[in-house]
Amino acid sequence: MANIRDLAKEAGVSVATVSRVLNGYPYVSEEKRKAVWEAVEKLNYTKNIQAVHLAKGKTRIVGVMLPYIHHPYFSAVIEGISKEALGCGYQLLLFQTNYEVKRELEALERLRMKQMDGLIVCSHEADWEVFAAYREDGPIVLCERAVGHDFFTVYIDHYQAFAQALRYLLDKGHRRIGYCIGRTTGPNSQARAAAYRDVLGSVGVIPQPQWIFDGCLFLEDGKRVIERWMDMKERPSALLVTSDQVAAGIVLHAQRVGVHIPEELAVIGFDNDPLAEMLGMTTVALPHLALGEKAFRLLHQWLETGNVPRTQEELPARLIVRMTG
Amino acid sequence: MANIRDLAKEAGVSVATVSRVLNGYPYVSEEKRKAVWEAVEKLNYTKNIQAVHLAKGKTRIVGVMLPYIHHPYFSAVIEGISKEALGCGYQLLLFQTNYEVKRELEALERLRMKQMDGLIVCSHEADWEVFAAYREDGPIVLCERAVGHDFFTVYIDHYQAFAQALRYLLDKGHRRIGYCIGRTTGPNSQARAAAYRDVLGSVGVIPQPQWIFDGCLFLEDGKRVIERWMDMKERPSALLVTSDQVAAGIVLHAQRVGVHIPEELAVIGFDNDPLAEMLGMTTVALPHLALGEKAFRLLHQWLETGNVPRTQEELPARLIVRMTG
DNA sequence: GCTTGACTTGAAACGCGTTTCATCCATTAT
DNA sequence: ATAATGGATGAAACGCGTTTCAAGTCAAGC
Repeated sequence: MANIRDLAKEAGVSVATVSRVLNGYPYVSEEKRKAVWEAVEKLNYTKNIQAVHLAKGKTRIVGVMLPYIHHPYFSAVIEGISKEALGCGYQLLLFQTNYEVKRELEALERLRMKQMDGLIVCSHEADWEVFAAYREDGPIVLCERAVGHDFFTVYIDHYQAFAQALRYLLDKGHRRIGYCIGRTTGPNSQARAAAYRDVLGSVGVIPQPQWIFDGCLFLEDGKRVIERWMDMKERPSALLVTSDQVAAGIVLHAQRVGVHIPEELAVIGFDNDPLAEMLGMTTVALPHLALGEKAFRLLHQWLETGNVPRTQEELPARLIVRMTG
Repeated sequence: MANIRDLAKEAGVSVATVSRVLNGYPYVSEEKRKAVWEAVEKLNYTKNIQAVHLAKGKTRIVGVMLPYIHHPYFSAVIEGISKEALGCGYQLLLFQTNYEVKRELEALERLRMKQMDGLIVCSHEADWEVFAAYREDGPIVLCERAVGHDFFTVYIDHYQAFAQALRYLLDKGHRRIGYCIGRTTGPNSQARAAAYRDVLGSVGVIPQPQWIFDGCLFLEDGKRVIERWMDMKERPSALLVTSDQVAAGIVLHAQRVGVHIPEELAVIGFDNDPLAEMLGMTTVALPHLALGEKAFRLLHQWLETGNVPRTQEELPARLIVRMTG
């Protein structure tokens, strides 16, 4: 495969001139410009992008770290990132971690190695300290709140979102309130746990540990929740469900087994997935797409200008009352 | 940032020796090995991966071309690809095309530029000839059938899948059968259209063009379908819906507006999404995850060995009869 | 006529790890 | 004792585009 030196020889110019032509720089005579393009044609030349990356020290690639892809939450976030990246001519390199610290470290190492210009962390497992250690190696934007660390972040205010829904349930008279969550670690989960404690505590209700359903990620997990719920001696009268997929699973399975929603069990989902609307589910709308978009925009601005105005941006959530809670 | 030459100086050895140590090659004395690692430590050295890519002419990156990410079908396929890639130490570079030919060309150009070692095309818009023109530039694996082209492909036999469902409906006595599809172009869609023509033709039923619902991709599109269906003078008695999401939308909205499924309208979805099970939907199970996995494995084998045994692999679909059709 | 500035152009260095090839030493085999 | 062999090591070339710097040309300005 021809390289830029072959081109130079063919066109009878220097490599510098070839580079100028290829990159559309001024100060090249029309005839040489033409000669170069003809050589490109003749030798069927294409740039080796790796050489460009090496020479420029930039790649216009950003890494995206996330646990899974096939999940409505994360695929919405990537979609948002991707949409923006496309518009700016950036490419996305995926780092699926399955929430394994080892894999998260791999992604960070890649940042060090200059494989990409920056990294967006959609969700993580490792301690923030680990991420902080790579701060010098390239811009990192987080999609989760990192209290006590001055990372650049865009995040959904899950405390507020959770608190909002909880207060709504309290106002409706619920006192036995549980919740379903994907995992218990992670800042988002902790924020929700804090809201749960705080809000229930404020009215003197003691949270019941067995009313917290862990590992709720997908639709089918909703079925499990209903089954466990039915087995309980003391059942919660309302559930906050941190994913509409799971909430939908709950609502649909409840229907099947004859559990009345919301009379026997009120359900409030999160996300405002189209499914929530379709099922008439009360839900807290979370701006996932916007989260991805903003995360990318922040990173982009950082990359282009070297600094950014604000380091944290909080995206609001809003309760949409429909019929299940 | 230190480079390999700095390391060599620091450790008092040649760059070749440094490279040997860094890559774990034999024939380096223990003392020099130690000296190099100490220099690595001292200078806080990390490889520049771009330089490695350039020098090796390989990247261990594969590109994934797909129209959208936030869609159950595609996110399942990437998940499959990602899972396998992770195991083999490959990375994924995303090319979201929105089905724009321009973007597809960009991805192909990147392959030419050696940004990645190979490309997996999940779905496309451009003519196969366009892809064929890049055959010399790197391995391309397709996830759609490409009749008349000897690409390396793994695909779901949509003709058979569609035909299977249609015959089932015919057996149940349906004669007014329509279908909902994401888009009408593309090999998958054409295969389905052919099956539709052939199977209905075989029993002398004339397909009605207005019973083909285009642009059905997401849950909410199901609502539109029901609305249009209700407006029809002559209504189909059964619908094949090429996505369980849309089928679910149809079933759920039908429920809301009092259309009886399957009495008034039989619905057969595709994918066997968890949602289908949850809703008791008859559906044709499509192995999306396996498709992604196999596509990657094929590409991987190609990359590692330089040739592959079979160029096409057809994945079967199977009808799962539940309650909606 | 001479300076100045705009325009052209190319040699060479640079970014950085990999790999080949030649060299040199110390053993073994003959 | 000598040749052959295995091990260790470095110089230099290689992959390839970008960028800097010096130099040369030519027309406008004084």
